[in-house]
Amino acid sequence: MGQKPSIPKGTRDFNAEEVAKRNYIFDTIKAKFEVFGFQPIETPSFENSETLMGKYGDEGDRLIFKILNSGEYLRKLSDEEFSSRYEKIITPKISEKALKYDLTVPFARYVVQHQNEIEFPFKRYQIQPVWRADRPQKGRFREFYQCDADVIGSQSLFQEVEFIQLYDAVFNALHLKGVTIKINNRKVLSGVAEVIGAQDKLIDFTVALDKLDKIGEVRVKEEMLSKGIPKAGLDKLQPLFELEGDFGSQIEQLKLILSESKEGLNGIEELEFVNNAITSLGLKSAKLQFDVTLARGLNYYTGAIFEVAAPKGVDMGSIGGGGRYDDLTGIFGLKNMSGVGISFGLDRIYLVLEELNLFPETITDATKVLFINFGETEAMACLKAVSKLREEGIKAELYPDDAKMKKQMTYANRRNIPYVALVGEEELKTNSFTLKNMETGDQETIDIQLLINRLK
RNA sequence: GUGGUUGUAGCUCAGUUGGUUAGAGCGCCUGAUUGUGGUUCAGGAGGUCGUCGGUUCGAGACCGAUCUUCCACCCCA
Repeated sequence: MGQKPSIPKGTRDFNAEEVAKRNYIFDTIKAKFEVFGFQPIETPSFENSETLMGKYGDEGDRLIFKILNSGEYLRKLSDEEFSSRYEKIITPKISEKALKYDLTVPFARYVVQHQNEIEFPFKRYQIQPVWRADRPQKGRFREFYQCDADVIGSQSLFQEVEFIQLYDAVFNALHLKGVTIKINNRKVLSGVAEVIGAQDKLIDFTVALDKLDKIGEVRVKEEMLSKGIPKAGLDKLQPLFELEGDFGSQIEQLKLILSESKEGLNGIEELEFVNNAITSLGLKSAKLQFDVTLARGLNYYTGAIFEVAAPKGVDMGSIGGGGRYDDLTGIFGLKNMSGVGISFGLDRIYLVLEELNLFPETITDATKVLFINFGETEAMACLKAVSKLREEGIKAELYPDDAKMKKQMTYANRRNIPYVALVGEEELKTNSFTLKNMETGDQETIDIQLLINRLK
């Protein structure tokens, strides 16, 4: 003992106020998920390693927390394996479980495993922590919550439309105005890659393109060249860097670039459909924006790609993301199941609401009245009153020790308890209570019924 | 995983070119006030200077390692 206790980096403790604020966000998201018809499921904190490994690319594999096997796991290694010092060989032998990295892949596993019990299209939501062995920085933690809603088993683009409405509904309910829902389509990106002769380098191409607003046109082109994308292709790409205007006109310009790509044009049609629907349905406070550089996201997105940016002026990475994946469950053996889903980053939304001061004032619903303890006899009388108040749904408590009054008052003060009730010798005789308003300092001596009325 | 940054009292931070007993503000505790908190006044407690090792007659300060914080890259919520 004696050493200073600590928690692993990238993790946090939450105090009562923080928990209340987090619950406020959880409850808001959950309520909207439910009115949109999603049902909750939960999956384990950890999965079999093979369920997760290889699903997020090499980078993802690196960031997955592996759980060491129990028992004498080292003895099962051959001398040859042990002396190889090669993680890819040794890790699977000594670790067969891993903490989940996101909610989507475990969801796909769930769907495949329970396919006979599920009615399709299956709409589920899931609010659970996930873990990434990442290096922490602003808005990046090693343990954080994701709030996901997905539909699987429908190819309808109305799902995309509804998810945009869902984003809008949640952020509106949180009073977070001015968020931008960015949308793009994998087919468009794929089409562009085709046109510039880089079909086989789609990922490199999109990763570079995604950095446009961060590192600028020149460096994006440099990165593309260094990844082996032909110079001639880059010249064809030029119009892409010069897209202008609103959703509709950017789409028109893109059509010209993609005129020779069937897949690209198909992506354009999807974007148009979604945009037209949203335009006619309207959004409460969010903005839908086409962003051809939006390419983040996991390798499995096949159609729409979403990302939500915090309002201008707030320096925060994306606070939500999602997209369509035509064959997510294919890797687990269930073919032809198209899914689309979105995710809310709770911890980042928290930071944004905090920065913009958007949490409601009355979020912590603490004790309403503290009974001062004057000794055993008085305390018993107080507990009777406390019980009655509690039956009326009033949050009431008795100070457990007959400590000095100053100490008890200070305690009430520190905890922001708005009322203090005093029952001493005098009150005992007359069966009454002295109720003090801690804010104004006013106090009055009243009976139990009046006490209830005052505190209700 | 790469590069940088940070760590001194419960909190926010001073601490000179390396030199006696490491400071401040706020907070905390006690009393002024034995049935009244938040104001005021008086007094008090509290630090192995992140940790381990090194240089030096001497280290909070210099060097190394490690942990932690924050930031950038990578990637992402």
